Order: sequence, then structure tokens, then C-alpha cells
Amino acid sequence: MALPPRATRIADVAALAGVSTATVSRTLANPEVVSPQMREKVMAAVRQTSYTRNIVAANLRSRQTMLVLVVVPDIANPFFAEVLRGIDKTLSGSGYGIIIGNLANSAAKEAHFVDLVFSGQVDGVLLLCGHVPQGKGRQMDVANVPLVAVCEFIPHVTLPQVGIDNQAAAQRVAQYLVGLGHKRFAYISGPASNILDKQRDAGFGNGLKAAGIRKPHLRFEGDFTFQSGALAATEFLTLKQRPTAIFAANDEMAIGFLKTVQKSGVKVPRDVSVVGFDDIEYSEYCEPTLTTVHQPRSALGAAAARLLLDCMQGHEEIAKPRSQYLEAPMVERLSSAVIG
Amino acid sequence: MALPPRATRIADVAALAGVSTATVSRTLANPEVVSPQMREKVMAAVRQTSYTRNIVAANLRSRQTMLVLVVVPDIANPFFAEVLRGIDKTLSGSGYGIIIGNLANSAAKEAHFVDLVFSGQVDGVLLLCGHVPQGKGRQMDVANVPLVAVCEFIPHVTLPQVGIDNQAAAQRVAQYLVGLGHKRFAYISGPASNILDKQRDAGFGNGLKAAGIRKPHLRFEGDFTFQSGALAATEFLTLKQRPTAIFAANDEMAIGFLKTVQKSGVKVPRDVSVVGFDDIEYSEYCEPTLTTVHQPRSALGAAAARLLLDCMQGHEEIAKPRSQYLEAPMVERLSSAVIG
DNA sequence: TTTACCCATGTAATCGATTTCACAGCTAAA
DNA sequence: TTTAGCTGTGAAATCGATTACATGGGTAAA
Repeated sequence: MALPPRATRIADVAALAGVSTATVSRTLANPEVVSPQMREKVMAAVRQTSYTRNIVAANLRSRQTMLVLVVVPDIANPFFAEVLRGIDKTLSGSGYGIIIGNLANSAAKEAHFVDLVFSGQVDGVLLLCGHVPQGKGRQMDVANVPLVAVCEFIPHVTLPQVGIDNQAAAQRVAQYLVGLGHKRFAYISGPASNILDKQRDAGFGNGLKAAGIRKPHLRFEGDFTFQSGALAATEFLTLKQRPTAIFAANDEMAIGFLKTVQKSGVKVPRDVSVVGFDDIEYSEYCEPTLTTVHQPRSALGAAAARLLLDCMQGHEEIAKPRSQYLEAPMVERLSSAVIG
Repeated sequence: MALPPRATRIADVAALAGVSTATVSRTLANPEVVSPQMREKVMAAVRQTSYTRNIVAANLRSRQTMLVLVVVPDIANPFFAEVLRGIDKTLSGSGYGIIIGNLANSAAKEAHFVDLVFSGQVDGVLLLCGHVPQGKGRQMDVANVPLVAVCEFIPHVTLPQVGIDNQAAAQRVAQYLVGLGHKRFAYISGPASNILDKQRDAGFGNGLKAAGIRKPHLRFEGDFTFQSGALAATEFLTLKQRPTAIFAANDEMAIGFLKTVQKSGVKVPRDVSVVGFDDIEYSEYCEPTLTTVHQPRSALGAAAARLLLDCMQGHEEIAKPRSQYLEAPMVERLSSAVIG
């Protein structure tokens, strides 16, 4: 096969400057170890030939690619996009680049990402996908490359993880709603077996109990989609004694619920208070604006990236960076109020 | 510096199978050129050692990285995220990976991306950023790597580009509004010197003229933000003879306008029709839902990626893939109606 | 003055795969 | 039977940088 044309090599620069390739390499990587006049001579030759180091060749020898794989379920999801921004800011600050691993429900792609890791194409991996990727009979975490999980917790695994304390946040929502004087509650759940949902569910239940609510709260089954929130609303509307406070496991469902009950003349927050989770952009714009738990998405990404940097630059002493939990404050907007 | 530990090499596999490294390499890359029994022997050794090819080494020799750089102004922008999805689908189908080049207004990062290209780290580049990246005194397009521009047109440049025909789309909006019986129009512009704005502006003006509207339309200066749409609205409200049809250069501004006039009791579409551009997700959810021009974002990404693949796999005959324009239909929703 | 060491530089091995070239064995045509 | 051609395999060059090791000149300590 025809190979692409070659560019100027380090040898060209060395020849022009009348020095060895070793000296050129050192001038570029550790300028302080070469004498000033030599440095000047080499830099002149570099400029003259407009030389750029071949990173691939450098990678081969130094066994580093300065690339991090970020595995996401779906790049088009704005939630992850914001996390990505935080990741990028931190990683690019340390000279690392990002390879996007978009799962898109494809086992083939997942296997390919596992290969990337085993074949030394990346120096580290950030997992936003809630599981350890696998393919061709092996798991990503048995490769000799550091992994850090973010946002979507991965159970039964010893990786460092970064996220928020979902349970505590949900508990605070419960306290808040009880504080507003509510007595009858409902929870709109996420998909069965989703770990985030389990934590938020548990936190909400505990919070109610802790605040002295005896009566068990209602439960609508959802799956994190707008539609499932709407479905919960139609169920809600059939009830003769309706709950006055709704906590949805995410904002999409909260908004789906809210829009649907409004169509039947139910007023929010007069008749029912609604609280979501995530603080997606839309929650600031819908009518009424949505009270919700704010996830510091960019900060989550940045924290995870920093953790990964520690692992990659792994001074042995700090070889075990531990998991981190970030603050997730509730932001009060107009969809919740004291009981009328 | 301590190097990471080494993995199994092709030489290990060759030794185990009792063949040369050349044969192993061929078995993996072109199985059809080795004899079946040899193939079996090698594959057994591969399985036994759980060998994975070192991609970096392969890249060095074959001068291909199977990586494409995608330069975006801001990864957190949902518009680009959707384009990215189309890109990813096409590129990953052909075995290419994606490196994200998030500009984030940083000249240093831009320069770094230029370096990536010149240093042979990527095989091709997709530009969603409306300009040819440059840094350290050189432009990306003088490197020997194919570039394709998407969405944001780059003027005065011979690259293949993929986008929609903004002018034609805006012209259709004008026709549509005139068809509804409107007589007084206003345009909310994008930032000065933005090429997309210029095209939409021109198209709208031409469309009105072509439909027989003599009176020049009003013009509110905006910058693509929600706030600038709101600002246009306050200006609009002070007018004694208000336009009845508003075309905003993007959806954010259209919605900013819409929300703001509603607060003053102006009814949409009874008192004024509003049309946006882009068809962002929110335009389907706002009240009333927004009539707008739909950009086939994912398809745009996919088309650009296909074009780039052609360039990269560059059979000389088709070495000049030309620019492409995709259909951008107007979608009629509830923010526009016949004049009351 | 001698010994020891350091510093700046050069020489050459090395990273791990791909690929060119040479060659042996075999088949088909002359 | 000889010649040409084809096929499958191995030996070794190669991609382009980094870096271990060697070396020579200089300075400081003994």
C-alpha cells in the first residue's frame, strides 16, 4: 500500500544544526540539560525546518500516548456533554487529549474500546457508562491502565469513583418537602435495577421517615424519560386522594409529569409541588421553573480527571486515590411551595 | 523515568507458534495470504498468549493512526453533540476513532491541535468551528492531512464543506410568512460578521422581495443568545406599529423573544408569529412550540464524515470530493399562524 | 599534581510492529 | 526436460523518536 509522504525528521534537524539526534531530542524535551549556545543552535534549526516531533514515534519509545479514553453511553446527551467539558479542561491543562468512546448500545464498539486499552493506545480511562466495558472475553479493568468511574456508579468494583451522594441529596429533598408542610408524597422511579435510582429512592424514603412521616409514600414506576413522567401524571390524575408533593428521580420525568397535570387544570405548585433531580438546563426554563437537585456536572468531570491524572502520573506513594463525593445542593425554584 | 511494564509482543506469539513475526503479522492483517494450517497454528498461539497488537507501533510503521480530530468550539453545546453523534456513527463504522478538539476559546489549545495534525497523530480533521485552526505561525490546512468543514462554513477556503443552504432556507421562511398574510416583518440577527447570519439575513430579505414585499423589514441586533432575543423583545414592545412576523437567526433568540413578549401580554401567534432557526430540542417543548428550520444535525455529521473517509482513503481519482448541501426543511409548529 | 566526579554531548540500542526482499518448493507451459 | 512463474515463509530493514551507556574535557577535593 502507498504510504503517505514523510515529513521532516529529527535527523534532518540534527544534520542542519550539526549535532546528534540525541541533542535535538533533549533540547526539545529537557532544554535545561543542554548548554545555552547549543540550545540556540538547535532551536534555530528547528525553526528553519519547521520541524514537528512525530508523536507516534515518541509514543512508541516512551510508552505513553498522552491520550485518555472517555467512555459515554451517548455523546448526544447534554448531561454528559457538560461533564466532558470539565474533563477536557483538566486533562488538556496537563497536556492530555481525549478520545471519545461512544457506546451507542453497540457491543462491537465496546469491544473495540477494550482493545484500545489493551493495545496501549491510551494512558487512562474515564468511565461515564455505569459499567466496566468488556469484549472478546476480557474486561477493561484487567489491563494495566488506570480507570476512574464518574457520575454513574459502578457497583462491586474497586475503582476510584467520583459522584455525588445521591442518597443524602434525596434525603434533603424529603426534609425540604416535609418542611413545606406536605403530608402525602409520591416518588417517580428510574428504571428497575438502576443504581442511581436505588440510592435516590432509599434517600427519599429515609428522609421522610427521619422527618416523622409514618405513612409510606406512593410510587410511580418510570424509566428516566419524559414520557414515563407523563404516564405517572395520568395515573396521578385518577387518584381520589392525591399526593401533594412529587419527587422524580430525574428532571425529564419531573417535567413530563408537570406538563401533563397542567393540561388537566392542576396548578403547580398550588395543588402539587414537584421536585426533580439533575438540574438540566431546561429545568430553568420550563413553566414553572423546576425545583431540583443540582449536579455539579463540570466539577464532577474535573474531579474525575484530576483523580485519573494522579493515577497516571502514579507516584507509587499515592497509588490509591480514593473515591470522591461532591456537593449536590438543592435549588429551590417555582415548582414547589408550602402546602396551600 | 520508569516505563510502564511491557505486554506480550508479536515476537512472543511468533516464538510460541514456531514461526516468524512476519507470518504472525500477516495472519492478523491479511489472513488470506497464509496457508490454513499456518493460520490455525498462529491463531492458537495468539489466543494462548491473549495477544493484542500494539497499535502505536503499528501506526509508526504504517503511518496511519486511524484517528480523526474533530474540532468544536464547545463540546457542551448540544447542537454539536448531535452532529458528533452522526460523525461517530460513520467513522466508527470504518474503524476510525475520534479525538475531541475542544477549542473553548483557548489559543493554546488551538495551537496544540495544529501540532497534532502536523505531528501525524491523526489521519484527518473535521472542522465544526468556522475557521481553519492556526498556531505557532502556521495553519492546519497546509499539513498533509485531509480536512472537511461542517455546519459552520469557512469562507475563502478550498476545503470540501458540508452544510445546509442557509440562504434558501431563510428564503422559504419569508415565503411562508408572506403566505400567512403578514405585511410587517422583523429579523433578529446573529453576531456581526457571522457568516451564517449573513446568509440567513440575505435569504430572508430576498425571500420577502421575491414575494412582493416592498417595505424593508425591521432589524434587531442579536448575538445568538437567549438574552439578545429578550432584548429584541423589549425593543419590539416599545414600537407603536409592531411587526407581525419575526424571524430570528436561531432558536435561542426566537425563544428569548417569545417568552419576553408573552410576559407583557402579547399573544403568540395571535399578535405576532415567531420563527426560529436550527430546531433545537427545546423548540419542541416551549409554549407555544416553535416554528423553525430543521437542521439535520446528525446527517450533517455523517455526510461530512463520509466525505472525509473518501479523502483519507484517497484513491487519487476521487481526490477532490466536493462540498455538499443537505435539505433543511421548515417545520411548522404553533408559534406562527395566519395574521389575525 | 593527582584522583574523582560532573557535565554536555555523541553513539547506538531500543520500542514493536510492518513490509521489502530473497528464497525454496511447487506447478504449468514450452 | 528445461524455464518461467507463482506461493508461502523467513530474515532483516524500516518507521522516528527516546534513552542507556560511553566519552572527553573540565573542575573541585585531596
